[in-house]
Amino acid sequence: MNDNLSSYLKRYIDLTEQENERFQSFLKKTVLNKGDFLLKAGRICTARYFVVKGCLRLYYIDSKGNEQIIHFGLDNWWITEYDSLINQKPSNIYIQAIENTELLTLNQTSFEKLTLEIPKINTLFRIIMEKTFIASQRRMEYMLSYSGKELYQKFVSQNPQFLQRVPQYMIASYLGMTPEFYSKIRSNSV
Amino acid sequence: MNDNLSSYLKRYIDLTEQENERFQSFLKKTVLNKGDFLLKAGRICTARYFVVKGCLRLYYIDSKGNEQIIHFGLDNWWITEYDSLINQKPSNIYIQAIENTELLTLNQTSFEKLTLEIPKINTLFRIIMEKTFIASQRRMEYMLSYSGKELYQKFVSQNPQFLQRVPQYMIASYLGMTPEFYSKIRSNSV
DNA sequence: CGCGACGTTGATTTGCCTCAACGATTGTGG
DNA sequence: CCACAATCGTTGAGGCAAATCAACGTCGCG
Repeated sequence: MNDNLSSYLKRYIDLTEQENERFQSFLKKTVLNKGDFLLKAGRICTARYFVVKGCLRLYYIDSKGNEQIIHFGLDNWWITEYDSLINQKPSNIYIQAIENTELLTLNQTSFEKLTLEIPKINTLFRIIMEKTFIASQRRMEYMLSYSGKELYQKFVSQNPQFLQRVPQYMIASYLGMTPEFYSKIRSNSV
Repeated sequence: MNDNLSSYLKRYIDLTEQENERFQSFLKKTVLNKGDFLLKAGRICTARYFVVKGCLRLYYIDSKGNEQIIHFGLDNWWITEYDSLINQKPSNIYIQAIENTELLTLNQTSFEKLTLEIPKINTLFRIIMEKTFIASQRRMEYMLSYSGKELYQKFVSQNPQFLQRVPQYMIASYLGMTPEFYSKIRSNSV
């Protein structure tokens, strides 16, 4: 039983003690070292992951060969690649640990059993999905509306914890700019 | 009973005839004229909408005063503004009919009753949410990876039906460019 | 008819990229 | 423990994609 997860769940649905235990009995603890991959392009994603502790990046390689970071996964977030998971098709996405990371894995067959057994779990994952979507839509609005410098300033003020944990070139990629330009923004030369 | 909706539902969940009828009894038919608003910034979004026939645009006004189109809603799509609906907060989004449009409205209190009564409905909306998210993530990848001209070409080949129905300046906005630049791409002068 | 909405075209500007060179730091094998 | 490479960040010069601004053409409609 993981307490982080239990209190996470409480925020969204009411589970009895038995249901909570039953839920968590389907989860498998996974440990990744910095640099390890949870998913590589070409593979089919088979699970949803709850990050207990650590940090992941979700990225793809675009047609020009650049790594584009879409998303970070930190402590107490669920992360997965939905297009591959839902449609059972090869991923174009990589998910990689950028710190030593501890995860709980809920694979798709367990997920399906679980939602039949405890229908409330559907509600949980609907809510997670909604929150994920809202965040993604807000990010899109930011990218469309703000200059590089504005994006940087907003990111820094809203996510100070990242700066300590994530190398600059990854933040640059997440913000949709080159590391060089990111550096120039930081040094105020732009 | 709406047949478009019935066959839409069949694609995602198994409902008995009674459940289908019960579901649809919660829906309210709404008709909008071209130009009418389903939601305006500052209001709280209270429902999910199924577009039976017509076309909507979902957009916001950015800090420079430009309309930025995030999404179109066409026949047989669900549309809503999740951030406002889920978090019950004032929307920064407008949803407007760009053709005369016929909708089915599922308001949030009905939605909540419905999911209690027929838990499978949670699955339905989880799936809709997943599909919406996947589309949004793919769009983000496109915007980050491709030039204006490439975006235009992909859009045209994947959505030829839009060109007949939607004015150019809206497509330009959806693709994240100015109408002037869009026009230059079309005339091949860029 | 005349006005407003929409689209086009050209001149100019600009935000960001590319490329290249060069520090600083980390880690690794001899 | 040092040498060396790899990784990461910085800085500058030059270039390009797309925005801005402005003028003008066209169409549909009150």
